[in-house]
Amino acid sequence: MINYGYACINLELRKQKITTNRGMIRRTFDAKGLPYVSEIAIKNITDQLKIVQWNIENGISVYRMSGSLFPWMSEYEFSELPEYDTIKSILAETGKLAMDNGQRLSFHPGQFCVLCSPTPKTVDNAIIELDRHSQIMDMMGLPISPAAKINIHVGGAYGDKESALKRWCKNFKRLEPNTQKRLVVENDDKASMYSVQDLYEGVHKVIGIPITFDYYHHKFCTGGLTEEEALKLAASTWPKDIRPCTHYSESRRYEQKLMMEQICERNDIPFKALEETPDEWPTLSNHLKEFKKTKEQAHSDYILEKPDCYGLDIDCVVEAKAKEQSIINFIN
DNA sequence: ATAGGTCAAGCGAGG
DNA sequence: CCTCGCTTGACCTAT
Repeated sequence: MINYGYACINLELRKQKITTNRGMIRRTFDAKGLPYVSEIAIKNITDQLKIVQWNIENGISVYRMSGSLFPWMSEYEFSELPEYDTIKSILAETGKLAMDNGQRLSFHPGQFCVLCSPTPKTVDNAIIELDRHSQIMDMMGLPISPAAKINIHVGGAYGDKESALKRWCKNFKRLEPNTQKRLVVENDDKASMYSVQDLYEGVHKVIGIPITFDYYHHKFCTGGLTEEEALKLAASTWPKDIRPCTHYSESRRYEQKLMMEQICERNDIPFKALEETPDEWPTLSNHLKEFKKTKEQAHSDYILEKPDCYGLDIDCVVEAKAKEQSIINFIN
């Protein structure tokens, strides 16, 4: 059985200006300082509470929180914010509401969190950033386990995956204890990067943390395993009492191609003819141009299929541009 | 009010 | 060298 979820943005609520991504550029941060950060953060976490409520009301139990709740959060301690008490109380209320209603909340910090970077400063930044994410979860009273996961990628290979993995595991020890207990690692979408197999050998066996299986990434980096094998290997790394978490998305190119084919069919244009003389159909040729620019790894707006859980009980964050709209019609 | 230029951080792929 | 894609476009200024 699969519990479906989505990431960060709720399109329905965004129409009402409910969003958790408010931020500021460096210049504004320098000019206005922590009082303004505090103000923005309170707006973000207040809206996050509304999203959690919406999820409960709409039968969605898996949600990835935005990593942009607190602008520039690596630059200060939360306790320095002028409205720290208010912040703590909103977060605690959100966490309690989530826990009372069987919600699973997680984070997916940015691509800048590279624990294996050869640049010491980059590693320092990654550690602060990850610890901050964990501290937010602490303020929310979320589990100190991968039930409240903080998910990242290894982040770099540098032409030598083995030593990068060693650095990653070594630097892992520098994280705060609660961060270590929540951190999980995800397979990559490039053949040169880290497959589930790589992560199993190089991370799970060494430091014991679980692997998030990303279905779509696996297609680009199988490590010699089938989807079923990779999912089951990843699932085996989770504690027995915690549902393995997965990510699912589909190809934007496939979706674009499908759309072009449908337009072609409706207008009696052979698809081949479009490719040969696109200028005859300006609208379609724009679609074709967009299609050609799209990378293989880009995500679709919606998903057309459901992931196969091969009989396992798992949670699955659907990464589609249409967010909650992409899953709302087939939960349960 | 909206459009357009701009904006912290890392990495790898493709042009 | 540049741009894109990835966790998630949003901020700010000029018009």
